[in-house]
Amino acid sequence: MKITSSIEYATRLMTTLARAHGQAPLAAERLAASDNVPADYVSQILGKLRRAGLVDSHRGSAGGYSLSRPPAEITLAQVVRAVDGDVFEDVCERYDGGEKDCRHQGGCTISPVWQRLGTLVTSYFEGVTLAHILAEKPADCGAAPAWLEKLAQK
Amino acid sequence: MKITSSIEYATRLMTTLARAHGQAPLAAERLAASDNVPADYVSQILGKLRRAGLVDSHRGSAGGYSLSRPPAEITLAQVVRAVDGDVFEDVCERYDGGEKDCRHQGGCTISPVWQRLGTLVTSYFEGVTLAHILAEKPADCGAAPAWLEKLAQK
DNA sequence: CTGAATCTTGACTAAAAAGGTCGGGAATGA
DNA sequence: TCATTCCCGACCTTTTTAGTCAAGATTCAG
Repeated sequence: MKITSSIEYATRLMTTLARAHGQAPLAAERLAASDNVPADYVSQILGKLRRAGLVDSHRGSAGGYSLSRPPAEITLAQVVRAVDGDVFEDVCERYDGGEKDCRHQGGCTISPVWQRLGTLVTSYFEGVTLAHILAEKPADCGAAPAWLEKLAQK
Repeated sequence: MKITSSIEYATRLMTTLARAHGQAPLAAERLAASDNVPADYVSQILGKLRRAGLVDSHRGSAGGYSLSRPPAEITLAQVVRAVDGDVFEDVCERYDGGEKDCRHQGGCTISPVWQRLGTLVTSYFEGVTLAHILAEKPADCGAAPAWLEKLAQK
């Protein structure tokens, strides 16, 4: 079980946009550099975020992306759903052989266990907003290299 | 985010073995049929479970697999680790560019969020034992087809 | 009105992981 | 000694993830 790159990237982008909330929109290229997301990938992710209504976009010379609402009103769950479709996939659905043949030993005593986990994870994501992430005490998982820091300020 | 087939399968197998705890060992082929796990895949999974010390195996005519200890002493976390290596992969590690360049905006306010989730999920898995699964009230996620039920009793 | 900046979209590809198969060999017990 | 069963690693296929690219549509400044 893990966090996919798309989710990680989307979260970085949204966090950066949250930090710039109320200011001028940020261009995709700029975001790519500051968040270290592959340049051609960033627009794909931002596209999903836009279609989900989490960000607004503006074209033209001073265009770019900005949050569609305050950081406190955007949850991680919304971000995850925007890029990955679902926070937690129901296992039973996967083994549905046309007539719900999930085969958890007939009387299925396993699926409640997965379902509870799904609820747990989902409600965790629901409870974290961008505002929370901004307020987070920075953890040290390594300083960014200086050259990148510079690029981001360009 | 989702439960992989291996984990699902391993959990089914362990649950069946838990149900048969104290009785004669069950052959892989039998387990495959009763739990609806691909026959040639089941031994691969059982092998991992054995190497992790969760099940014992016996060769020969009346051989098969059995739990290495009571169902109450085996957690889902152990099962998951046996087949997948880790319950929750740390995101920061993935972006470690030689010197921990995870790039969560320099002062990394995101990784604590993932870490908390990891802790949440892991401790959930730690808290569920096979005994709990056996005691679970069966959920209806579809009856097993009759032909399969028969095959299982063969 | 023109052109540079920027987003928009969808198709494409490469790499990795998941999921599954196969076959030859080694132990065990009847 | 032979049928049964585990053991193990190599192999394959499909799906997902991650990333690239190019042609087109908007917008705004000058």
